[in-house]
Amino acid sequence: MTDTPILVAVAWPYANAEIHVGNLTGAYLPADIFARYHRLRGRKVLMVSGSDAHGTPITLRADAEGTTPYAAYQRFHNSFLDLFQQLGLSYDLFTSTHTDNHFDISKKIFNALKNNGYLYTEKSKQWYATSQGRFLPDRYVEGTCYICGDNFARSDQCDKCGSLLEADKLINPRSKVDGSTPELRETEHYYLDLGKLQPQVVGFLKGKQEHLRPNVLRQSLGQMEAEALHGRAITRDLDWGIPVPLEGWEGKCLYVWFEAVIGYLSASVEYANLNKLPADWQNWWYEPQAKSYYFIGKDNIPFHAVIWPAQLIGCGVEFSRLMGDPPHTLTLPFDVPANEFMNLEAQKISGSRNWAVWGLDFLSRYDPDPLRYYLTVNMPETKDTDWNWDDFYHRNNDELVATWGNLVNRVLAFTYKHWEGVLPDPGLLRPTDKELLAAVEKGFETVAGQMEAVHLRAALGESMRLSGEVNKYLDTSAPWFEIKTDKAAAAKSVYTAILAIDNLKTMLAPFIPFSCERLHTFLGYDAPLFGSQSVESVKDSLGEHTVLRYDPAGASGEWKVSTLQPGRVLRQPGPLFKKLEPEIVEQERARLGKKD
RNA sequence: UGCGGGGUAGAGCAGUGGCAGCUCGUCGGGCUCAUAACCCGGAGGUCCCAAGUUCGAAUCUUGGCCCCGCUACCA
Repeated sequence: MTDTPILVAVAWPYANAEIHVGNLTGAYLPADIFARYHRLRGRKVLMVSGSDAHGTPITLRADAEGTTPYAAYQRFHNSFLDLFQQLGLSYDLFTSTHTDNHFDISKKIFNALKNNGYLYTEKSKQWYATSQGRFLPDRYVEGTCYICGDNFARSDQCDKCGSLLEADKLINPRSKVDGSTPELRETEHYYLDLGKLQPQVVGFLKGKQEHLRPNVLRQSLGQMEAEALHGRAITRDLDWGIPVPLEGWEGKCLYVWFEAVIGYLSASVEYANLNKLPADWQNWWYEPQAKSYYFIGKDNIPFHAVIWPAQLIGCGVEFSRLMGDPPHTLTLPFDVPANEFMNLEAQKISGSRNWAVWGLDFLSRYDPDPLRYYLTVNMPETKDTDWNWDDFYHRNNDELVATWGNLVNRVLAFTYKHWEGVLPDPGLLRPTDKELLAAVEKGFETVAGQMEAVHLRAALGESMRLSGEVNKYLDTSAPWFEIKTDKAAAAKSVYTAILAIDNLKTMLAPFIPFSCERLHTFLGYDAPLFGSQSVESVKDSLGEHTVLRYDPAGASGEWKVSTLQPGRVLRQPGPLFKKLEPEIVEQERARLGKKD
């Protein structure tokens, strides 16, 4: 199955806020680990995402800052690229929804659905702010609840008494943006006919009950069994976004939930074009054997397990026709490994209260691999987890440094010192040596099994357990004792341990790539395990957008048993990780909840 | 009010019918190559409570208590 194309589709961050550890562990990091693993397996991997640039929140933020939506989105977009590069999130392409290409593909999807009869129009009343000359989403309009009299009810529901409200009965409505009085105006929108698509979506999900996670099934199939799908509006009265591609619909845009998910497809197309292989994207979208994995947070499950499949199903072969290609349906999601949420010190992460650990801020004080390690052992794969600074401190010092980092350091330092930096010839290996190597090599199957099932915590746990096995082996063979009486025996021990470490390096590389690359050089390799990341600028009629890319050229990592030979010249080793001081726990906790 | 998740050793978790496990911490021992790291052993649990099903339940059923999240154009 080496040739199975793997699409790693990653949630699109909304360009309205910085990225915190909950976002990272929820979707971006597991996607990267999964993509790196498959690259080591030699599979044709495409990992794509981008900034979600459109929507009312961004226009309002821009207004508040006296800038344009374009500038507001670009600021966050560029900070995302900075973070992803520093953390080694190896997107083959991280782009944006504000591109000619994405506009074009989105319009084609819209037209494909329309041509196939899955769109309809309907009129409704929406709040209109005369002061700003634009429509406002319900959550930006508040007033007095006509049921309980609370003064701060949203126009669609009252948080005080919990009632769902009818917008036109709200007393003294006012805009949350500027306090002005909005009015209800009739407007017309396009709807996606989910009711008509439901049988096909149910069929799609039922075929995947075996491997979809329970949380995903619950919020998709389970939800549909409880309540049938109804049409959803896919356009909005907005000017910042993708214009509805029809005459007479000026001033209306495709709504973000409809448009942003199309980014997985459009980013694939952009990737192919940037590489001057314009048909390359079809490997992941037209080929039946391709597998696509959508890494998202639990808040996104209905969009990816129900609505996006409905959009793809609804396109039929019409999208390929609009692209000028032979008839093809589009590849449906193979898996949607959605994670739950990560809390922070037992409280929900909240950007507005600054109750968060921000990615870039963290990396200004710590290295990326400790973050990747902690976020993986603590990944909310089956339920909510908690970021706890004391726990971070201990996991770093007592697990990452003590078990794995120390193993590498003790073996390499000892070998480098006593054999002049050359891997000694072990001669014939002893039974205990062979047993240790066999145990570690088995990891290429067991760890792979966990990876394929997207059980990343378990995969990392197994790799770390094997590191412990090597430590035990060393304690028994005790090369530091052997070398005093029988240097040949000591050579067998260190050779065995170094081969084991070289194997573990491969298994751990998807999780902690930076330190594994470094270890890779200590072991005398010249070509890196992975390729390189770079940022470049792309110009089109909408302006300019920066993209993050991954270039696999030069990558030499392979998911296979080490073939290090005796006589190999090693490089001067050093500690892979830093021990943390206990003081950081209180220092970091003191930062929480403070605004600077 | 409704829906969902959860209550297992000091902490964090795994475990969905068959002698209660893992990591960290703790106590004792070993080693000294290594970032006082590594290895071995011990202590420590009424598996929230109650009733029930069963030869047998942490694991299934029912009732109760407690904690958390969500309740939908906050993508």
